[in-house]
Amino acid sequence: MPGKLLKDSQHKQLPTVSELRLLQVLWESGEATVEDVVNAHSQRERPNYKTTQTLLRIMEQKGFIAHESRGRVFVFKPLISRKAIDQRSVQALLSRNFGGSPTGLFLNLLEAARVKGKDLDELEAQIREYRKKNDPSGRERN
Amino acid sequence: MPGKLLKDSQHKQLPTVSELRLLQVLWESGEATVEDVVNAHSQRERPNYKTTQTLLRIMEQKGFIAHESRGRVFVFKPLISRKAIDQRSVQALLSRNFGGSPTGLFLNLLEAARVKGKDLDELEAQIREYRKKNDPSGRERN
DNA sequence: TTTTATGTCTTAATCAATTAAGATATAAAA
DNA sequence: TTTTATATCTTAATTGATTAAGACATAAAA
Repeated sequence: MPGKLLKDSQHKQLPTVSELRLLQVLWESGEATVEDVVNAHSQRERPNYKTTQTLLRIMEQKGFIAHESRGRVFVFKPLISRKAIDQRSVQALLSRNFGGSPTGLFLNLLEAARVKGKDLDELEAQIREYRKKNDPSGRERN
Repeated sequence: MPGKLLKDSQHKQLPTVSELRLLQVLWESGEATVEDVVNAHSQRERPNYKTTQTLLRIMEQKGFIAHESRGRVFVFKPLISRKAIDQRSVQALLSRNFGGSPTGLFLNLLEAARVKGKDLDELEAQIREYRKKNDPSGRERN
């Protein structure tokens, strides 16, 4: 069946929870073998080797990562950045729960995380920073 | 098998995407029959009656909603508020993608939603408002 | 009272996520 | 070169989400 390359991947997919756990490892180390990925976990939550192998294969099918052979082992690298995933995740939540309204999500974020004191200051600082970069026309020096 | 009430429900679960669609209807109308729920959708995305029935039953098992018989139909009501679900969702995203850091999520929110101009002003206003309510010790009149 | 339209109840097929065992291949050790 | 430890490949069981058909019950209509 030539021509059936099933490149259905890049289709806006989000990693599952277990996939995300493994992706974190790849983002931090840049590249890793199955063993590396397993050992990057604490004893308490170390995943099974075979299970990890399967998950990595699936993630490769989905286009999240790629591998190359080195000796007899596979070395895996992320193809998608943490930032890209984070933004996709935020947008998914935005449209599912808040009808796309960022302010709605924002208010819930303040309350859900019980943001206080220093963190509030930091948030305001971030807005000012962001405003400078992305919206220099706004009222800057208030 | 007495005593086996399987009240495993309230266990911090999040509604799935399709469940959330139906929950929206119940939140808006307060209560609704299967037919009401189906008809609350636009022609384009109207779900199947039987499918909706099944979903409502599952949602009841999960403790999201309850029903009472009225004549020969069931009338469903939400048991959980939109706000509670929104906050659970935000917290889930927070811990999965941002290690619990609200500022990390916040920055991605600004960028993912391309917040600009008036929305930025509104965000800042919301912070001031929130600060008054929850953290009156902070620097209020800057 | 009989018919019927419409509701609920039972069942199940399909698909993706998750987990992991067993078969097989091979680089490294003896 | 033979052995063996370990890696990948193949397969599949389990679970939950999603969708919906068919069986059965019953309020309302005729």
